[in-house]
Amino acid sequence: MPKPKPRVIYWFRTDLRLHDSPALKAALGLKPECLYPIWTWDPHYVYHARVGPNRWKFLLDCQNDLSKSITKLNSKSKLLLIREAPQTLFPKLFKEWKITHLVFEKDTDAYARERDEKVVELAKKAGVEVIIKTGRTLYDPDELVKQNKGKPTMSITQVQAAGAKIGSIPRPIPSPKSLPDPGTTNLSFVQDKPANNPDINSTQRNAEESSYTGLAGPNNDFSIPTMSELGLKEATTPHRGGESIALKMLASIIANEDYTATFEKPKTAPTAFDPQATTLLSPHLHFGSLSAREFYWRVQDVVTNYKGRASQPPTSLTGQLLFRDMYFGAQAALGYAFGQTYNNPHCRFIPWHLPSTIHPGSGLITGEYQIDDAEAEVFFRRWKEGRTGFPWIDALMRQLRTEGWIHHLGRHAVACFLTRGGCYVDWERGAEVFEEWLIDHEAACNIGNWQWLSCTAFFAQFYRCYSPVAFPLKWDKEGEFVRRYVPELAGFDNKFIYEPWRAPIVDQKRWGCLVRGDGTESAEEDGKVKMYPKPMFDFKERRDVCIRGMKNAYKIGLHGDDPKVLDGSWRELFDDKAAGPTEGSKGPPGAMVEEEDGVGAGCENADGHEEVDHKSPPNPPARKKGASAKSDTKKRTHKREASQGTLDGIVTRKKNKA
DNA sequence: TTCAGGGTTGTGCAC
DNA sequence: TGTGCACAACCCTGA
Repeated sequence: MPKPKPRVIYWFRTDLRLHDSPALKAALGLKPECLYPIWTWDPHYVYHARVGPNRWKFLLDCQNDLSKSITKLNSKSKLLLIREAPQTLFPKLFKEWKITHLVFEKDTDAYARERDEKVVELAKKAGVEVIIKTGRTLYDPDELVKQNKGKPTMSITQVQAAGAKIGSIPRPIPSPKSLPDPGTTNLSFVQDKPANNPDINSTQRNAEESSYTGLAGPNNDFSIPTMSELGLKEATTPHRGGESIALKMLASIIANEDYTATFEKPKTAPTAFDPQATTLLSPHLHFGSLSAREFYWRVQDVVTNYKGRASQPPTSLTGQLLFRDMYFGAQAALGYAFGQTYNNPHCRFIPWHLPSTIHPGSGLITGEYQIDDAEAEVFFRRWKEGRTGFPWIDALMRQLRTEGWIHHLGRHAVACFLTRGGCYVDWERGAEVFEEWLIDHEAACNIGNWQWLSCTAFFAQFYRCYSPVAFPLKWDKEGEFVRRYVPELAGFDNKFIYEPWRAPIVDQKRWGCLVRGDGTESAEEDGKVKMYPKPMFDFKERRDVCIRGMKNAYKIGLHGDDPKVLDGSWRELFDDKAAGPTEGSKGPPGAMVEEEDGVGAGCENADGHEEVDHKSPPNPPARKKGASAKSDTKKRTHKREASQGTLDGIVTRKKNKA
């Protein structure tokens, strides 16, 4: 009896493309009788990760574009959106569609690993063969770690050395010319509707989320959900997703040989907009609408043939991709611990303000944080809402919120400002905001960059501090970037554009904007004159406080896995007057602060601060000098459950203590 | 074991 | 307008 022809599911995840897909090539290599291109509507992304409307929009763009491209190759085919968690869906789907093979691209994100392990186990039980290929990064992150003596890749030289041992980066694979038909798409089984608790993304919606109404969608046609079906607020980003756009953008970059071959990241202006100074391909790399290897080799070929002097890694374009691989290698080796200080052997312990709450069972951060200091909470809110009173910082945060993208050096500026160079607030708070707002949010890179900028890992020269005045001045003396994103200040003279509080009142009036208050007052209160807040602190003063705090923490030299960090007794080593929550000699795990009313007490509706609403909620009162940090302690319902990957609420996360 | 040199992307001043 | 250096001082790598 002849062997039946394979019936294959190709499971799309972070590889929303047809070009350069080793996994798709493997699927087609099976010469299947039918190929089902599917996307499982993972409740993690819908409910449990922090995903703002702009990134949602980008994802839906990518899916729609991919689906069209599939249909172009086979009019009977398209991307089949199935509205259920992969962990419950697959066993039923395997049976219903008589599947013989499941093929997908490897994903080393902490959650993705767990999800995929579970799916592989289910496939094995169902007698389905699983094929997994690497294609998301230049190198397989696990292989990179292996060649780095089993350790996380913490520097670019380590990546280059380990990469050299692995061998050359694979050349990209062309897109397929045709695709097999899908088989019958009947779904006779019952949908397991996923739980929507916790629904972290509720703040992203202004209508009911209804994407789980039926396995194949509202019209039973496997359609890609719409923003309104998801109940999401309007997306405001001008940036669009999809493989077609990504390849066009790449082609236009490659066509400019000088730009491609001589690109040096530190020399690109963070103040440039329309057009920006860098490629803006990062969101496409995130969703896989552009292959990193395609990008690498298209650039490398230009560099090889370039007649002039080409730039080199790490500052060159290919160097940027090596940094991406470095962070993937660090994450691959450390798993969930990579995304937090607590229990992370490679992350320096600094007693930042607003520390994360640690789940006592798993040792993982819960997504909630402790307000150890009311002033720090005010700093954090004003930072997030773009009303610090420092125009450079506020312009960046407003660009981030509305457009979902800011230049890499802009990210440096705001990250340094929030952590070691201003507010002394935990880097995990900043990483959460970026996670919510960035359209190119890549867990590994976001976490790694926040650790870099806060000098807790990867980088240690904490005395190199970005000034919110001097740094932008280097790039944009006229303050055009500020005028674009902080229009209240559009009329200000160049001399005061980064320090508007120094302008004489008479000039402020003449230029149509008064510098006063904290940014919560309505602009109309003064007739036609607009208002811009006063700076929330004296930068030089805060910089000195922060550097002293950092110096002290470095001297004490704890890392996230130190027993004193794990049990809270690190306090014995820090002076009560040091920056951060340092009072007393012992406390709960990590940098958490003891709660007056015990675990679980406190503010239930704290998510109100997620809203950028200058009228509400009011800022908490500043802490009186000498008052106990305890008295200000509140538990926030600020959830970030499993934000490092795409965790599904149905599957319980492994304990991280092993 | 020690120590010089380098580390993608600081600031402020002198020349 | 650009370059070089002090500032105060971190870690890691390799000789």
